[in-house]
Amino acid sequence: MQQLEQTLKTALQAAAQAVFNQDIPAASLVLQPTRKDFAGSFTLVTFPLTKAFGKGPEQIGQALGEWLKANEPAVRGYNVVKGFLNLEIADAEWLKLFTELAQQPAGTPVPFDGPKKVVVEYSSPNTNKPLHLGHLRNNFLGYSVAEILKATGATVTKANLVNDRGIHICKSMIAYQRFGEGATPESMGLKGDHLAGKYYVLFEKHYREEIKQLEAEGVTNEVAKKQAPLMLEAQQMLQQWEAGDEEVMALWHRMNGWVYDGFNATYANIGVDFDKFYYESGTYLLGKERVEEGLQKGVFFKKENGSVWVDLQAEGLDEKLLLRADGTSVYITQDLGTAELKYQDFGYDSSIYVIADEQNYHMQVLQATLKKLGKPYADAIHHLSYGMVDLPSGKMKSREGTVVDADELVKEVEEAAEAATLEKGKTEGLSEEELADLYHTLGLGALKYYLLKVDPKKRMLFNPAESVRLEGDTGPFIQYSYARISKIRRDAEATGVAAEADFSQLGSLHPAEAELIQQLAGYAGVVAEAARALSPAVVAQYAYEVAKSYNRFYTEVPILKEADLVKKTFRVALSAKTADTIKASLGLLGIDVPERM
RNA sequence: GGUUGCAUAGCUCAAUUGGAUAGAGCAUCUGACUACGAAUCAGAAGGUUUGGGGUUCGACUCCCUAUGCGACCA
Repeated sequence: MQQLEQTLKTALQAAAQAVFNQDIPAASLVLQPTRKDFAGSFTLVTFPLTKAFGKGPEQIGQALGEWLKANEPAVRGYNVVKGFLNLEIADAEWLKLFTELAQQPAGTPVPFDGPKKVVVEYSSPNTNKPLHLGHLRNNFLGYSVAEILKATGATVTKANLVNDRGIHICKSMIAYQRFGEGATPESMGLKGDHLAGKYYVLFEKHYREEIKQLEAEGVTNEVAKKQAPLMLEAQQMLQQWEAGDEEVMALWHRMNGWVYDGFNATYANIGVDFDKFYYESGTYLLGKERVEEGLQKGVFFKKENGSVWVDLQAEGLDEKLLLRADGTSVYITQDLGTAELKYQDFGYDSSIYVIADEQNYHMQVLQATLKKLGKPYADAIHHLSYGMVDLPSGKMKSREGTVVDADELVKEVEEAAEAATLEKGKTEGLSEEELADLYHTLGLGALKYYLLKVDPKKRMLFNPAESVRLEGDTGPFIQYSYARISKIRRDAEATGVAAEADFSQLGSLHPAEAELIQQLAGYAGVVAEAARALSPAVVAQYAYEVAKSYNRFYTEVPILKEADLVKKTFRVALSAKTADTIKASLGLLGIDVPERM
């Protein structure tokens, strides 16, 4: 594709030289795919050339088009609409392009001028409650971005920074001590993360009651929040934890162990993985060292009460607390430690943080603070800031019980996929296990595509009914195209249609064939663009467009029913390449493809 | 109060980064299975791109302004 575009650009430069005696830099040639409603495959926008050439845009288009048609074999014809020169490409050129594509093995790195060593940190859950819908967008984004960068040939480490310490964990622990009665995941028949989450909710419930009680006694809300016995206990426990109190540590290990079991089950189920786990409990001390370093360098300062701050007003930010007066750390303390640890471990040239956009300010502060410390990796930090997921009823709030649980949601989409599959009745002969796999593949395909097709930067609305849809602009729509091609491949193989052949005697191409080839050739450019923008949505859209182009091709031209053997073979090969491209694209999104559905 | 993001068809999202007549899906209406798989395809209808101003040959895109919604920082 790049090559074809390059050929056209070079030819256009030659044309400008020959017809107008003008030297034009390749960069000033605006060449783009032609819009569907017009004839042709590539379009040159001629408006920008009018000044230099001293001619009207249409005149320029006509002259350049005429020259290309006469002198450039790749150009079969042209038409000019206003300031747009539409170039029609010769069939031989498409065939050449397809032959090259078909020979390219799957997994060939996509050319991309970007980072070579990348750490993608994503998921990063708190260990006091199970994963929810918001985490799913995070996990799918992080996994996909990592896969996209890998496809450009970069070495990528997927990292998960587990937020395993802090006041919120203590809340679950306090509630368990009080109300747990020795319950375990086994005794309750509950996943460990759900069990811990249960006690977190219990804490919040009783804590609210205590506040109400205090308020009734005439204490202001603000004071009540601080003086409620449960909160005091939780804070005391946090200090005991930092002091290494044996009993507290034992409980902490026990409950976190349950939660990790639960998380690992969920990760395996949704098909995301990690190369490296970091734990806040293992990085906050290093963070404290960095704070000390900053004090010594004089870039941080201490307030009268002993708390440590950094002044970022010159950077357009505020003063920021780095260490509390009592010496306990805050979020950013451990972030300083983790950033350093990751750099020591992997020496990245890009460190991507997949974190919701509510943390935009925090991430700016982190980067500015690392710069103050003079850290070489400060500039490599990149916040992949994604929008929150809203529900039709409004924002998700765990305290109000309006969260959508990840495990339950996955189950629901699988059930929807099962219902639809049974209704279609095309899966005769599949075993129970194969069917379960299929429902999983389809359900997750629907969910992942639904969450990834939206531009990450944008806040999105989660509509439960739409997330399990299997028709139209959905994952299963694309998976269906793949499954249909799989059938063709099986039948072709059974009837002995060769996978490879010489297509030089093919004759003319059907427009749907040319369009499909152009579409397939765009894969590398799409992946590069997705890597640049860190946007799986670019890939999702592409996969959908490929599936649509194929479906059009499928209805318009016969494949296995084609009598001409060369044509038949070519169309089978074109179908196969389409299937491979779909598989690769969806693979970058973490979506599997079924051979049958 | 300060900083910042967003606003496109009834709904959910696109728009090749300043290019053509702003495109898809859902929902609505119409047509195509005795057919290589209809989870599909073909078509109809649906828009003052929140309002107003500006820059440009050309604006959903850039600038100013008003309104609405959100996030963050005291």
